Amino acid sequence: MAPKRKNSRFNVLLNYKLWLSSVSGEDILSEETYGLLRAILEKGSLSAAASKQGISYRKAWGDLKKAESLLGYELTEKKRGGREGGHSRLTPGALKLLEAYDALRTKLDDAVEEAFAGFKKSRNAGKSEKQ
Amino acid sequence: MAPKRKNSRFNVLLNYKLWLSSVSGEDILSEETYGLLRAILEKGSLSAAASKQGISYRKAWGDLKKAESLLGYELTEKKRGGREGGHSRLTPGALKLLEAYDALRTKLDDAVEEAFAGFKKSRNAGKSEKQ
DNA sequence: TAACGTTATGTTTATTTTTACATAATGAAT
DNA sequence: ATTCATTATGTAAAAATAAACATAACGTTA
Repeated sequence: MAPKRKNSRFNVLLNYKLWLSSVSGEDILSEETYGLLRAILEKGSLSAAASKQGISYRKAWGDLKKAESLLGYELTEKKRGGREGGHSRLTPGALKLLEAYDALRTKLDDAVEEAFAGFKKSRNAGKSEKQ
Repeated sequence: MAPKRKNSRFNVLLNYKLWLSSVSGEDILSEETYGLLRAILEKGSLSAAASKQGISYRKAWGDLKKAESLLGYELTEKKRGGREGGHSRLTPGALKLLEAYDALRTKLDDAVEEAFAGFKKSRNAGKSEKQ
């Protein structure tokens, strides 16, 4: 393979995860559930969203139910039966939540990027030292 | 434990976790391993650090070994035998890593706090609506 | 040299999390 | 009335993760 000029010292990535929890410590909205809601928005059904996210319907349903129960309001309007079998659509509350979460992510992305630049710098400072 | 921030209006906390990974996606340094290193620094031994963190020695040892292997350098200088049975001490590289990680956390804490203020505001904006 | 507390590591057991399976209810369209 | 794809939910099986257990090596000190 052609030599890459990427700082070979730094094939290290900084990752972060955000989530909302109740005061008692239970997860309300994780990165995964956020993704599930986005998938529901796109697909219009929980089952399609679950398979898009690569998780079982059973888990998706449980995660969603838990989030709704802890938040105290519905995230989806569910319908059973009919031509298409049914559907799941996001409620206005869910849309608002996604929007707020997105804004959070955008701000944090910037902050992480900036902080990581400083991190790399400080790590490189010790580059010539023996460890 | 990841820092939490309480939203008194909604009884919701914002949590975040940082971790370093390799480009191939493997975890190098998680919040937990960071805590383990801190505990080693404080206690001077891996076994004491493990019990302080409430995890088994076996797991602590495995986590540490994995981090070292992925980073490509030793995080601890280990010693077996002797009066105290042995010890584990952080290498200069590990100390530098902790320092850099701390700086990262400090910056991110600020950013999260600021972003969460915006989040609360945007959530509160829709408070009176039916959901 | 015997003892002690630690690192080191393989193996087994337990716990937790996720998936798989099963089965019912729904309601529009055929 | 039957079909169909979905929601809904309980339960069993499987997979992933962590703890427990079992040894061994080590080196200082009594």
